Parts: sequence; structure tokens; C-alpha cells
Amino acid sequence: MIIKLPDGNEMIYESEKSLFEVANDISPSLKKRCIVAEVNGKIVDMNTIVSEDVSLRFITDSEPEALEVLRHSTAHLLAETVKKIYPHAHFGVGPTIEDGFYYDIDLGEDIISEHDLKNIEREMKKIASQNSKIVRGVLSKEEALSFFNDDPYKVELINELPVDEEISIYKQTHFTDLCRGPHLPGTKWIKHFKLLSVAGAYWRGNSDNIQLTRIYGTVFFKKEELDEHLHLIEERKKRDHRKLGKQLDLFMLSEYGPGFPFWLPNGMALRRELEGFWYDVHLKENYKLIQTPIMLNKDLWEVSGHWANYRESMYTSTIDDHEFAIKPMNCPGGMLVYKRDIHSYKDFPLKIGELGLVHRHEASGALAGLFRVRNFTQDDAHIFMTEDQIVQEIKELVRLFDYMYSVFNLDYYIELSTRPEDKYIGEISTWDKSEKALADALDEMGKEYKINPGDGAFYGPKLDFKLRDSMKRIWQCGTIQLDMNLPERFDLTYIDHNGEKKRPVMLHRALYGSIERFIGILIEHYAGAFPTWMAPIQVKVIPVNNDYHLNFSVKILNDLKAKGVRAEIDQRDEKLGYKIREAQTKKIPYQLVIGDKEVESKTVNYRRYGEQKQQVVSKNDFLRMILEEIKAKR
RNA sequence: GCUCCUAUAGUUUAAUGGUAAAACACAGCAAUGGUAAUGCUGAAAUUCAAGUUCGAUUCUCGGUAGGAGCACCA
Repeated sequence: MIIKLPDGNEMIYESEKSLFEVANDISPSLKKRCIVAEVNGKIVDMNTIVSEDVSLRFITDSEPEALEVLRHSTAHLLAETVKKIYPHAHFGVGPTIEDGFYYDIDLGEDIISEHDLKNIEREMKKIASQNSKIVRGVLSKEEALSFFNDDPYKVELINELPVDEEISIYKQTHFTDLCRGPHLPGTKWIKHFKLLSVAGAYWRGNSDNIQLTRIYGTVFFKKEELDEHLHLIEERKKRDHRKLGKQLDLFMLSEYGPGFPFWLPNGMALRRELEGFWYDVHLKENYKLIQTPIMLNKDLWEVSGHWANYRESMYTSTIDDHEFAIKPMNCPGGMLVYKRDIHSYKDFPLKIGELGLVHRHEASGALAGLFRVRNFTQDDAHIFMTEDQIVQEIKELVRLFDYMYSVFNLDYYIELSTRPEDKYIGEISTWDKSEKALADALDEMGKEYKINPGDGAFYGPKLDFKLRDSMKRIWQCGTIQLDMNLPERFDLTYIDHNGEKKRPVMLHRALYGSIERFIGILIEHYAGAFPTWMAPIQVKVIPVNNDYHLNFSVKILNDLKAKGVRAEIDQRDEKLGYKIREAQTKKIPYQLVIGDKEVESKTVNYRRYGEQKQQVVSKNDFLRMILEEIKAKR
């Protein structure tokens, strides 16, 4: 048989060989470094036997595929160790994830908490150091069922496999697990790992099922890589918006209002800047701006379908014996505004924007800083138009989103979410048409996107714009939702060119998504060091000595404030170094130090946040420079 | 909502079955010079409720809030 290698060389054998033997024939040192191998495009274990012509690539510990195998095998080692300490444990699934692995375990009455992880880690090291081989075995479905008959979760998984499926198992020391593989040749590779956290996780991701104990961990081939990763986790924690929000006095949360953020003066400055930018852009883009009430009669929510589909998340109250609900969305109010007038096709696309405060009763466990709150401001807009205008309008929107996100230097990716399995309103044919319109627009623009089946809103499919936070968690910010249902329910009409009444189509769209969440993302994105245009305090003026330099410092302060720059003066009787330190820890973009030289020559000595170098320019030049920077949104 | 963890001055941390230590911040006084912390003094806290106990901030239980996840996220 002939084995083709990636470099074009061929190995020729008379009889079957294991991949180890082949690697050894190339070089014994290669054999030592091989984790798995790719045979005819499929990744397999090193002790796989080849008996016919194949193309073969060895995968050593420096390649990404190997890391995944290491993580998977470490999950098995974790399971083996847990089984040893808790012999009655049953196992769910133990896959690799982006930064490591986890294993879901049913511990019965026992509880594992984070304090126990050290102990489990120690035991894992002990077991790994026995350097057990990891050996693949194959069972029929029937054999597998009897082999795992004590493991209810594995039985459930096996039962779902096809009857004639060849089922593989992996055995190491005293532990055998059902697994597709491939795995490391042996446990000796597992050295640099750490168990990170414990959490509950529903079996098969379904909240009707029992909750298993999930242990998260990570592992690398090299100690430096592990250390670097752990360091990265620490760094991410430092830019957590909850922590920075406190340090920089941006917002607060109170026990009296879980999930209802309070905006402090600094956060408010940031917020107003974002809202101002939003209003400016939308007026330029020919949007009309409105504001609809926070609270509206239940009858309205029945018409919109929210009462039937969204009631659990709505806050309600009674006014004069009538039931009212606080709006969880702005659209029904927007519908009423549309209906106030007769509309012509000539007005389309009609774009109506609203920064609307909505309230939603989110599950208590879902709340997370500004990322998941119970009241937030959506930068909403509803766009009314004819069906032929859909694709063009979506293209316009994607262009607008691109521009807005580029101002913040944010990367995003798009998901197309389609009709939910059961909670939806309207005809399936309408849904199909809507989904196609969204996809067509993206295709025409050459934008890549991922399809997210069943994740659409109950009233229509949507494009979601996803951004990543410092913990690498993904959050939805912008969204474009096609709605062919609400116009029906509210009996919206327009007059077409023949003078006939027609039904318009509608888009909901939000760009920031929620201003709260977007600010949370920005805090982490900039690590609290905001660009000048949106920094809560843009300039800190620091006189060297109040007796001699205060007058000129105040003059500078007043000039800055007169031009709308958010400037403050630090005239406390403190040492210069003290005041500078504070300006730096508060991450203020410009600190101005004013002493004799500056007073004499009418200059300012500025230092930009993040830089060491001091620059001297005339007061007026500084004013010009900073105004230009703010105007350019830098 | 579910699993696990946590709760001490405004903030970040320490300690204890006999009511608590510090740093920063704050206030008062003194000092006053060039790019990350001047000194002294002061005021300031055990999340709430129940239980065990002679005595609970500490142990147990419950509530509330926060965290890590899961589920949810129109």
C-alpha cells in the first residue's frame, strides 16, 4: 500500500501499519510529537491501523487541531477523576469549547463548589502522571447499551444513534467513556490545565430537564500558554463595565431596583453624547422623530399580539379599573402614530424614529450590569414602505449601521434569524417571503451572515448585529426586523398611485439596540478611556500653584466651557503629582498643567491620556485642536 | 426562574463565638511648585429577618442583592 504525505513523499508498505509505526519510520522524534493524524481528510487517533492507500498528515502538538484534541481528552480526565472521588457520579456530555472544555455531571446528592476544584485538579495531575494510554474501542449499539447500562445519560445518547452505527469508546486507566474521538495517544500530554468554574446546566439544554453540575476548565500544551490565558482572563475582568462604571462614576445599581440602572452625571454626559449623535444622524437620514407613552391600555397590547405572546415579560398596572401595561416595545405606540394620518405611497419609505424607554421583566438570573437590564432605551425606528422597497431599504440600513459602528471602531457580525417553531403570528408563506428579502439584501451587498434558525421575533424574521464584550460574550446590539404582521393587525394602509388602499410593510430597526447595553460595550471596548468626543470629562485643568496660576487656569476653563467642552479645574490644595495622578486614574483625555511658563506665554501644557509626552501650545491653538477633534468624533 | 458561590465604612480589602483592622475617598488643620499618592487629626461599616448560644458580624435557616453559568433574551 502507498501512503501519501503532504510534502509529496510516499511511504510504501507490504502489510498494515499503525500510524505510530509510520510516524516512527519517518523519524522517532516525529512520533513523539504526534497527537493525531488526518487520514483522507478525517482526523483519527495515532493508533489507527491503515491497510490501504491513503493520504496522510500528522498533526503535532503545535497545531490548532491538536489543541482541541487535548481539551477533549482533558475533559475525559476530569470525568475519570470525578468518578474516582464520587463513584456514584453519572456523566452527561463533555465537549470542547472556544477557550477550553467542560463536563456535565450528575452527582446525586453531592455538591461540588469552586473550593473543591483545587482538590480535583490535584487528583487529575496524579492520574495524568500515570501516563495511561488512551485506547479506542468499537461496540455495536446493543453492546454499548449493555456496557453503559448504569449511565442513564449515555444510554439516552446511544439510543438516539442509528441501529447499525459503529459506536466508539475510549478507555484510559480505570475509565471508559462513550466518545466519537479522536483522543490523545496518552494522558501524559495533559499537564498545563486549570479548572475554572462550576455551574448548573440543564441536561440537553432544556430547562424541563434535571440540572447537572458543569465544571469548566482549560488546558494548553505549554505552561506559558496557560499562564497567558489566565492573565488574559484577569485583564478582561479589569475592563468589566460594572467595575469601570463604579470607578469612573458612570452609573449605579440599587437593591431597590434590580435591573434598573441609575445614570450618574458622568454616565449621563456619555449618554447625551450618544443620543445627540443619534439624533443628528437620523435627521440627516430623513427620519421623523417621535416619542410615545410609556404606558398604554391592555387593549392595545391585545391588538399587537403582545398580550398573547409576551405577557410574562410585561409589567402591568390598573388605572381607573382598566388594565394597562408598561411598554416592552415601542412599536404599538408607533402604529398609533402612523394611523393618525392618511399616507401616500409618495411618502415612502416613511422613517419614524424614537428613543423609547421600554421595560421588560427579565428573569432575575439573566440580569448582568448594563448588558441585561429591566428598563432600557431602544433607539428604535419604524420604516413603512411597499414590498418592492424592502431590499433597497435594508441595504440603506446596513450602510447606516456600517457607518455608525465604524465611528466606534466596533466589529460585528450578522445573523439572520428565521421563524420560531411555534411562537409566531402570521402565515408561513409571508415568513418565507420576508426571510428571503432579508437574505437577498445581504447577498446583493456581499455581506456575510450566519443563519440562526427559529430565533426570529414572534412577528417577523430579523437581522441581528452581534458585538463581543470583554469576556468574549456575544451581545446583540443592532437589529433589523421585518414585520409583515403588525401592519395587518393594526390595519395600516396607504394610498397607492391608483388611489387604492394598500397594506404597507414595516421594518423595526435599532442601531445601538439598547443605549444601556451599547454603553456597557463601549466601556469595555475602550477600557474606560473614551475618545475625547464622548468622554464625560474631556479636559482637567491643573494649576501648579493656586496663588499664582489660578486666574489664568480659570480663564482657560471658561474658554473651554464657553465652547461646550466638558472641562473641570482641580484647584484643591494638593501637590501637583496628586492631582495628576487623579486625572490619570479617571482616564481624562486631556490634562492641562498651568504654571509660570504657561501664564507668562499664554500657553497650555497638555498631556494626552495614555501618553507620557507633554506638549506646549498656545491656549487658542489648544482650543482649536480639541474642538476639531470633538467635531471629528475622535 | 434553576444550580453553585458571595455579602464588613462611600470604595477595595483584613479579623474574630465576647461588636471590628487598614488603604483610598471624605472633613478639619498644617504644608504648598512642574507630570501617578505631603503630613497630622477626625467622622465613617458587620445586607435584612429568625434560630442555636450566657453572648452571633462569625454557626444554622430563610429573605434580598451581587457574581459564575444554565434556561430565557420579542
